[in-house]
Amino acid sequence: MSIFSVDYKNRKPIWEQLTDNVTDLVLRGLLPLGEAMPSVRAMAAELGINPNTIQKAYVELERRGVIISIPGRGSFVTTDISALLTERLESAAAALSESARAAKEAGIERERAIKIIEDVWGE
Amino acid sequence: MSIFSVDYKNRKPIWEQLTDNVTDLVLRGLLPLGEAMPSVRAMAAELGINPNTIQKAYVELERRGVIISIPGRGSFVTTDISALLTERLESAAAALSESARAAKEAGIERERAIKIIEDVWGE
Amino acid sequence: MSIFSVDYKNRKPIWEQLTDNVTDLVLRGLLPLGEAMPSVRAMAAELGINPNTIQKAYVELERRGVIISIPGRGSFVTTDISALLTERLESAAAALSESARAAKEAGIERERAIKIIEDVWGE
Amino acid sequence: MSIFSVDYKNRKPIWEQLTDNVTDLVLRGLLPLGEAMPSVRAMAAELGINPNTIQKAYVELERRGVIISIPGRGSFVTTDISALLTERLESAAAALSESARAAKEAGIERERAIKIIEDVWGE
DNA sequence: GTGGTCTAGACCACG
DNA sequence: GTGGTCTAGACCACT
Repeated sequence: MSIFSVDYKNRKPIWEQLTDNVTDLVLRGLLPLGEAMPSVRAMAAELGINPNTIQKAYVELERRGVIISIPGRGSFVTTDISALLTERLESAAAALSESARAAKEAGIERERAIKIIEDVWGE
Repeated sequence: MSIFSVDYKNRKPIWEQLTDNVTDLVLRGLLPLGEAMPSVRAMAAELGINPNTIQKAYVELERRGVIISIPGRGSFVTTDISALLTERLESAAAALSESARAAKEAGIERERAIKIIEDVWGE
Repeated sequence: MSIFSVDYKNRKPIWEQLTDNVTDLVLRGLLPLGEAMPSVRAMAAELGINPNTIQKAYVELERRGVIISIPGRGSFVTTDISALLTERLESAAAALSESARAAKEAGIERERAIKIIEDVWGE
Repeated sequence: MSIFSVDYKNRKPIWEQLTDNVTDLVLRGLLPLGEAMPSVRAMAAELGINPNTIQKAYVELERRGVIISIPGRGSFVTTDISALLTERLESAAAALSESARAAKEAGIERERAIKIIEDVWGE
């Protein structure tokens, strides 16, 4: 059983599932920084997916700064995730603000919103 | 200038833009309850959009309970929006809870989250 | 004869030649802002290139903010190139600074460097 | 710690990193003229790199006139670097001119370009 | 018709 | 062996 996973039945594109999956694994420290990633072909074989699809995921992962791919040598987990972490922090804050605005628009009371927040942080 | 609007350069499907637009207009009381909606063909001409796309939006609007289509008579705004309102309220609450969970996962502090909420309700 | 061009013999990837070509055309005002781009298939037929390759170029163009692609509707030149312009300005300044540093390292005199600059701006 | 260095995680081909590295060392006088270079196999062992890759770098270095390989004897640093120096000088001047042209095209003012030059020479 | 995803298989430079 | 490019052809939702 691999730590990488994709769900064929999911409507989200496979390449996107994989990029999200790998990004999450890196951010949670489950993929050691600087470590070699499985080769495109190896990952394709492991997941039973076409190499081109894996390639697309790897390109996106490199664009996000999660991995570095070097022709002829392989792909490696980035050694610096600080930018990744702050980026995720800020986008999460923006998303929270956005859904709060929608909630207010829908008629949710200030008190109920705060209660929702406290419930989540109290979990 | 129509009260209905779709943005051709927006990535959201046009039928979805229209359903959201109409739902919003109804919930905000800008479309009188029980009123007749423009016919599919009239709406298509008004917005310069393929009638099939309008048809798809109308089907979705009926499914959501925003309008009622009567064969041979036309489409009418629903006369009871209470279900619609509570539905929107609950889905907004769920969405808020969900993005709060993501924010917590991303490392946002409880205090910052509450501040975001208060900022929104204070706007 | 099309305004779009790629050179099969060039070592630069075709998709990259096309993205650079289109970016240049947009920045020089030869492609009207907001205008519809040729469809992926049309461009592929026009240039005698596989649609997947064109698709790759269009994805990159969208990432750069040069065009906007909308499924089912088509691709359109962006309506706002200000970000594009400032970005090009800054990257050109950085490149100039970089090659100046290399020139200094290679032993070029300050006076000769300034002469090179003045020659170029005097052309 | 060797004076030769390659970065396995750099995108530049390793053979090219090595040729640039050696050329630079020679031009800066850090590799005595006429001195014997490490054998291909020794260099490969020292850097932990495939001998084929080192071989490719050595061939390129000889083509550039940085080293001279004598079959059965080994490779030696060239004894005359004047051609190398002028070549580097001219190519740096050409590169500077080229990036100046690009900067002008991007809309950089003559004054800003000159300021960039002066900043670099003033460092 | 449109863009987007995916598969299958080929070729390249690099190692 | 590696990643990257390209072709050919299929299917999808949206218009």
